[in-house]
This record gives sequence, structure tokens and C-alpha cells, in this order.
Amino acid sequence: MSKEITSREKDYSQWYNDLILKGELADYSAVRGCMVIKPYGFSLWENMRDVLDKMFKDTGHQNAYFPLFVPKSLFEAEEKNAEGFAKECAVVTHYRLKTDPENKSKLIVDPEARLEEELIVRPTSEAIIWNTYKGWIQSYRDLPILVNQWANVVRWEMRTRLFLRTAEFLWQEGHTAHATKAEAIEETERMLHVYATFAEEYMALPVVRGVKSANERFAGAEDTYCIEAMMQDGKALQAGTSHFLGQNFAKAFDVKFADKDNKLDYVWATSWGVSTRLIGALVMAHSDDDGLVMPPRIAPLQAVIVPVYKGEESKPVIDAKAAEIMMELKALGVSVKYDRDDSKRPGWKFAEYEMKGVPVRIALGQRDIENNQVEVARRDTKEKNTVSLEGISTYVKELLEDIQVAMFNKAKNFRDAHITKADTWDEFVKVLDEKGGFVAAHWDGTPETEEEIKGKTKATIRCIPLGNEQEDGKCILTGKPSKERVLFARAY
RNA sequence: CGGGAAGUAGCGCAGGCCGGUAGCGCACCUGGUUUGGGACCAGGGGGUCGCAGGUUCGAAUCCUGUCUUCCCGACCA
Repeated sequence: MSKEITSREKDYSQWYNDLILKGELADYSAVRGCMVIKPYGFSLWENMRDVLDKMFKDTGHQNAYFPLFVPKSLFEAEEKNAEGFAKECAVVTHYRLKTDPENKSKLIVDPEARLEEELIVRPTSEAIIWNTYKGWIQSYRDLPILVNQWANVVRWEMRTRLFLRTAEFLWQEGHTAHATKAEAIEETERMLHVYATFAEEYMALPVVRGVKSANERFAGAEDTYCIEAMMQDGKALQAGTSHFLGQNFAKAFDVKFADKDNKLDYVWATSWGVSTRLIGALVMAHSDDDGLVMPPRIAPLQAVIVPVYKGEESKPVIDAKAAEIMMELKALGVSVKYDRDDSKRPGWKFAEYEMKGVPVRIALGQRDIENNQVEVARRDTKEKNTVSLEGISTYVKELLEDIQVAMFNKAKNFRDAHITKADTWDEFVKVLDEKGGFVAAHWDGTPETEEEIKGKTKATIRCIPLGNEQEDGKCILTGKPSKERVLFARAY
């Protein structure tokens, strides 16, 4: 069984790659660092997108779309933001190819078609959006602007990994403009909580809500809020960020508004995003050595019915019963597929749907029909039960909810068991090396200390949790006084 | 971007050192028997060896360059 997947213990990285490739979420492509998201993986993304999109709209946002290209002069306007991304920008310098005079079958870049101003392929859209907002905002009556866009962005990463870090990826980026600082901060926090709710309730992924240290802050932000998740190998993964941008972009793009007293002030801004990286988080948080495990609420397929034929005459009987069950399940809003492909045997299908993480499998054979029952298997625990056909659809519907809750609890127990307090340097290093996970430790609050800890251990401050307990202590490295513990971890 | 490894049929691999025109398993196609955890029998199709040059009578094999991927590192909201 599962002969095709490398076990976590043997090679965690290979296990992850195997799941993505063999679970048919994505493929490598001919372009360095760029992947093909396959239909099954894209279906998962669509489900995530649909839920998030509704949450954004329920909190007052509208979708819009801005250009892929950003003129260099706009890009460099907000200095810190530009600096932060400069090293990983793809740049368009020409607008035409021509036939190679030395080889008619080849094309070359036409040296005479150089752009007067280079275009940056967006690594994020603050620049082009704030340049646009300048024209949209004159008075407080134009505020707030609550806009989101679903888009692709490009960051020329040195080293890529499927879903976790690719040169091009899909995401959403919300960009809002507000009349007051308080309102912008409120928005930043609201969207962080939207992300946390989505991660926990739909992806069954427990997250820590927190604030980034200065070192980890988004380039151009005053504050970066984040949700941090814990993977099965004990490494942390940033699953979403929400930024309070202050007036930095308004100043860089000269976006002012007149308040009720006709006084001019710069607009306050936020931006927030989650990406297809969440799929990587989902894979690494829930899957096992037999394949993917999909949380029911966003699973591309929630249930599959596998017929177990016994002779030619059993086929119409089983097909008819399966059709009944399908109808019932669909009526309850369960996505279900009947796999009557006769070229594959049941055992093959069992393994296949386990690989793809389909939450519930129903095996239906002649024997079952005679006994008015089916065999129902749940993917998360591999438990199999014989269930009466009476009320089967309700049973499955409830089982899907049970699985959703069980997956979250399992991941949360793991996460909670991997938050370890450390009070001495030796202890700190030992936990990182031997156990992994988050280490809650005191820190003197300086970027220099964080940098030094990173240099020594590869661990960074993942976040300062919101509502963090205040407690006097001494910095793990310098021994200087500290008022609270922060969460360190090695991270993706 | 530095170090290491790899690229031969859809997938996984052998062949390469000692150049002579490509092989195995799975998958695929046809027919049949099957079907409660990756079925079996018989017959059959498919690749010119990542790409581009070079050496040679002849290159999967030797040489050079290049592209893609994996692992480690540096880098990275």
C-alpha cells in the first residue's frame, strides 16, 4: 500500500513533493520556479477563493483589477517598499522580438525596441494602486476605499518549492484607504481575524495571531500582523499577513483628502494578502504517509462512491443504488463522485482516493445492498464502518463535519504540544534542535538580538502573539529585561 | 547565486567506464476472465536517449555549452 509515496520519516521534503505531484495538485513546468496548478489543485484553490471572497464581501470589500506591470518610477516611489522587493523583481525592458538574421527559425529581442521606461512585473501592487487612488480620493466622503484584487504576482526567488515559494503565484491583495489611523488599524486587525477564521474553520489549520517584529515586517509597513501555522516537521509557516501601512504610501504618492473642517491630511492605508502558499500549509499540516487529507469544507471532492461488482448481473443493481445515494447526498449539498470505471479494481480506487485525500469513501457491493448497508471509510483516521442505507446521506453529512472538527483538533493538539517555553539559551537551542515547533522565550526587543539569534540558530521571531501574557523575564540571549515572551521558530 | 545529484517510452529505472543505432517493470491499446485493499492470461503499440554544438566512418555512451528539477547553503512579507 502507498508504495508510491516517500514516508515523512525517510525524507520529509520528498514526501511533500510526492503528495503534490501524485495527489495531482500541481506539476513542474518548463519555466524555472513556476508550476502548473492541475485541475484537482485548482479546484481546491477555487473553493478557498470562494469562501474568502465571500468573507471579504461580507466585510464590505469589492473586487477590482489593476495592471500586472508597474512603471519603474512608480515602483520606486515608496522607498522602503521598493528596496524590500528590488532584489526579486522581473523587469520588462523590450516590447518586440524579431527574426534572427543569422538563423531564420529563431527569434531575438529587437534591440531597437527598448522601452523608454522599464516595467516591473508586480511583486505586489501597492505602487500602482496608490498611484490610482490618488485620482479617486479628494474628500473624506470618498473614504474608506475597500478594494481587493485576485491576481498573480512574480517574485524572482532563488530557490523555489511547489506552492510554498514559487516565482509566480496566485493570491489576493486587499488595499484599503481610510480617513483615520484608528480606522486603518481596525481594518488591519479585522482582516487578520478573517484570515484566522478562514484558516481555522475551513482549512482546519490552527494559527497563532500576532504581530511581526521589525525584522520580519513588510517593507513599507508600520506594522505587520500575521497568522502563523505549525507544520508536522516542527517548522512554522506564515499563512497570511495584514499590514497597517500608516501614511507611507499616501505620502509617497501624494494622496490627501479634505476632512469635514476642510483640512488636508494624508490618507491611512492597509494591505493584506493570502496566497496559494496556503495550499502548501494545508498539505503539510494534515497529510500522512498514504497521501493528502483534505478538510471537508474546502475539499475538491467530499465523497466518492466505489462500486464493488460481483459478476455482470450485479452492475445495474449497484449502479442504480449508487445513483440513489448520489441524489440524496447532492440534495444535502455534498459533492460526490461515483467511480464506476470498470478498468480499475476497488482496491486500486481506495488507494487512489486516499492519495488525493477525499474525506469520505463509500464502498457499495451486492452484499451491502442485500443487507441494506454500505461501508463508509473516513480518510483522516482510516476508520471503516458499516452503515445502514437508511439515512446514509445524513450520516455522511454529519461525518464530514466530524472529520472537519477532528482534523482541526488533531492539528491543534499537535501545535499546542509544540509550543515550548525556554528560559535559558541551552534550553532554547535544545528545543529547536530536538523537538522543533514554536519556542516561547523572552527577547530584549532589539532587531540586533533577533538577527544574532537567527545567525546562531536559524530561528526567527514568528510573531508576538496578540493579547500576549505580560511577564517579567530576561532575554534568552542578552539577559536584558523583557516584559513578554515571543514565539521563535525555524520557518518556511 | 555557490556546492552536490539527476534528466533514456506516460511513470520508475538499467545501459554509459570499454562508442556500433535502445532495454526492463508499471502504465497504455485489443480480446477474454475478473472485481470487498493497487487482478490475471494472451496479443499489441509507443522512445533516438532534456536541448544545442563538437569529436568520430559511427554518439544515449566521449567533450563543451545550455535548460529544467531535486537536496544542502546563501537569499527571501
